[in-house]
Amino acid sequence: MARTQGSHSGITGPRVRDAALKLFAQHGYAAVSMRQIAREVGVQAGALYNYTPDKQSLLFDLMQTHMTELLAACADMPDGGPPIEALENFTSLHLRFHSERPEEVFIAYMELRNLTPENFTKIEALRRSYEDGLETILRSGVSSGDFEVSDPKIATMAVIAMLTGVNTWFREGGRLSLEEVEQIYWDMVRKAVGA
Amino acid sequence: MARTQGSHSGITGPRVRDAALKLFAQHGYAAVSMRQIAREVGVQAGALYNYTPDKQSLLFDLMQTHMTELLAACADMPDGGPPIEALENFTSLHLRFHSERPEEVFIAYMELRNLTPENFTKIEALRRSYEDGLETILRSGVSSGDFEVSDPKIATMAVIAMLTGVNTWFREGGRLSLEEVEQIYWDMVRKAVGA
DNA sequence: GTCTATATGTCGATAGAC
DNA sequence: GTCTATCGACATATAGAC
Repeated sequence: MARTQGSHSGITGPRVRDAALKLFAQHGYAAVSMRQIAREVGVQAGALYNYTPDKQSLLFDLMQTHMTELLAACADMPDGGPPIEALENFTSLHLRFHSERPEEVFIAYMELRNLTPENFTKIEALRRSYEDGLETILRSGVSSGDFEVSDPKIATMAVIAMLTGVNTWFREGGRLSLEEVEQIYWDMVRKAVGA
Repeated sequence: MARTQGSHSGITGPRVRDAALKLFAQHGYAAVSMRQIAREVGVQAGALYNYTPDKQSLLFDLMQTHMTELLAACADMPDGGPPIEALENFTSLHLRFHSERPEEVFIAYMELRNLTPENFTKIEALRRSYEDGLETILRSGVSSGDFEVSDPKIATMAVIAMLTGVNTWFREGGRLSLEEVEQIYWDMVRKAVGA
């Protein structure tokens, strides 16, 4: 099957996405130019516009894909078990999912203000949906008497902030394995909610 | 005392600082131009260079001042008491200090990568010093048998992340007062470290 | 101390050849 | 699909008049 020389449809697209992911995470959306992204991919700047209508869409797609995959992973969790198991599953999922995608996570938290208002609203809704998942677990644990939480909404924010903070220091091959980190954090989360 | 018309030494300087603080926090360092800062202050762009050698120094000064004031506030804390009191003092100080300075806190966490390597090293050292303060408290509590913490360094990062996360949602005049928030977080911190 | 004007360079995005 | 070339706007920082 002959191909037009220089044609890389289906391969250059993902490379543009990967380059944007890497560079946005490293230097920040506003500090990265389309020319930098093109250089990373190995094409000229003009060629990028075959794969994205503009720079903003590049950012939005990265964030939307990330949040959608996170919510899909949540939906795959077993449910129906006792609240303490649901909370342990949530903790484990959050730590694993986030540690596997440090660049996506970094962008999702740091570049919210560089989204257009319309795009911000969409991403914010996805994030809120994720938080609601944890809040539901905490409320069910309070109802069943398994948890001692005075304010489930605050506890939700506190637990997510604590878990997401792992990304600021955790590196594979460091002092602790991910499994050890999971154990330590689950211990703190469990105690913090009085379980 | 006659003054040269247009001379505002001692007043324009702080206004430049305040404008940079506000705009960097709102849009991000890389996205803010010197012209925007000048417009906010009410002068032309060229006049800014009477108060700062360049844009980078504006950012560095904001972060350095913030971290230095944080460490000074820590140094003013009473010490010598039992670990649980030291931890409660730390929690209270962190929440109050950070809630009073949302813009400085935001910049200190978001703009680290926009510092030159030399400036980054200096700010990083100040941040590390702050973390060491909490770690020392946790270790002393473990030694005295007041805390149950398997890894003081991880617990330090977890507590700071949890507390700093308050800034992402807390607004004065909202559902909860700062005092209520302090109470809820102290309860979670206390339980998380097994005190 | 602030102004206007400018040097020098980069930006996002597009047009048209191949 | 990628290239070169370019438009118009904007960036940081400086020079020199007042």
